[in-house]
Amino acid sequence: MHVRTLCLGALALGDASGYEIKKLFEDGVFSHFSEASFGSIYPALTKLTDDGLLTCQAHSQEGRPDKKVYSLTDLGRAAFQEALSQPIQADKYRSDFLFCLIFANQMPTLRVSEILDNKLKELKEEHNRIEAEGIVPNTPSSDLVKEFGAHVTLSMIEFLEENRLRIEALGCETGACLSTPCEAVG
Amino acid sequence: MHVRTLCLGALALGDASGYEIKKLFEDGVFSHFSEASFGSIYPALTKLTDDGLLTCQAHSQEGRPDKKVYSLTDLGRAAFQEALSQPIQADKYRSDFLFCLIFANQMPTLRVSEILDNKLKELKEEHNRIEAEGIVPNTPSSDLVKEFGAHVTLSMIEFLEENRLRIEALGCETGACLSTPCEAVG
DNA sequence: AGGGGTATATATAGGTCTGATATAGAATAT
DNA sequence: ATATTCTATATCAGACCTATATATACCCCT
Repeated sequence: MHVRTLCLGALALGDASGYEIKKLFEDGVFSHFSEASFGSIYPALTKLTDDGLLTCQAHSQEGRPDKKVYSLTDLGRAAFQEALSQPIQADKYRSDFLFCLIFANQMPTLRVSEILDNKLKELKEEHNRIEAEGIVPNTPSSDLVKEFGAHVTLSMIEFLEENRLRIEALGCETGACLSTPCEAVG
Repeated sequence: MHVRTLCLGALALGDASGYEIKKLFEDGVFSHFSEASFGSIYPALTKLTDDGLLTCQAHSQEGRPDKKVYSLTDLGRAAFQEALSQPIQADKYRSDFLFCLIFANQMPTLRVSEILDNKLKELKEEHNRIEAEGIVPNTPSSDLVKEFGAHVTLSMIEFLEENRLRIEALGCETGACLSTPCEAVG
């Protein structure tokens, strides 16, 4: 899904500036399953406005740059509806943590414990963020999506805690793996 | 994590061609938490070879293009060790499915059922793939990572099945949402 | 026998996106 | 007082994915 479509969706929740859209992806409703950078949001908004899918109204502010508030046009609303009716791309899950775990036999046990603790900490923070946050909008849809996120995050935490000993046992004994790297395959 | 590092990791499991590395990300050990395309793998292998982290031996084959088999050099092995000792980037989870669900109130109920069924089908296939496959290598590490994947996938399936009715209830009544789009926010 | 599909195998152009950086005043913290 | 964070927009280099090009072999169906 293109950043242009993500922006259309963000604006379907209400008018917003580029900065505010970015916050939706950083701390808001979209934060645990979607992302977009300034470098893609700003050009996307310009393009969408040029194509007549958005209108832009500059609110002049004291001291700060003009706040450009974007709104969906009827054309934009229709384009988003169209996007929602398209086939949905498969989810993508990227984990450098799991990638590194594959090579745990080349790490000192201490390092394995460290990355495991970091991952658990990260997951617990994420879980708290999802449950605690007073994210707007608070619709039945966003509640469900948040519950999904909390459920999955908790499931990861459970797995890692239940298998802590097995995971730590994957590491080499101190230092040994550096001098004689264990081959994973013959 | 750069594709170059991913390639180093793939080759730490044994010598391989670009095509074989791609398969590791498509069907192999890395498939459910990492990805890389030909368009990034081939340039990465060239760059790594130029930098002395890999050596390349061309195996001539009848009919097919030469198979270029890459191997880690000592420098490459060290570079990968170095990469494993770096701080690990946070996991990334992208889901167009969840993004679309936020807008379920703008979809006909039938469409909501459809995307839910598709997602469940996709998840069950993924779960079977992880459990069934005779992925090589079959190390304690890769077993653990596979179990993690199976556990999380199952947890998603459970959530969606338990909440099927609630999710379907998010949709609009037939067609109504197209003529008068429900505003998610005032 | 021939057409279509899949698998092997490398390579690149085009478009998209991230990450870093620049700018600049306000508010908050130390 | 000073430093950091927040608001707010913008751009560019580098990284990456998608689609395509090029070849050949093998299998299935008709």
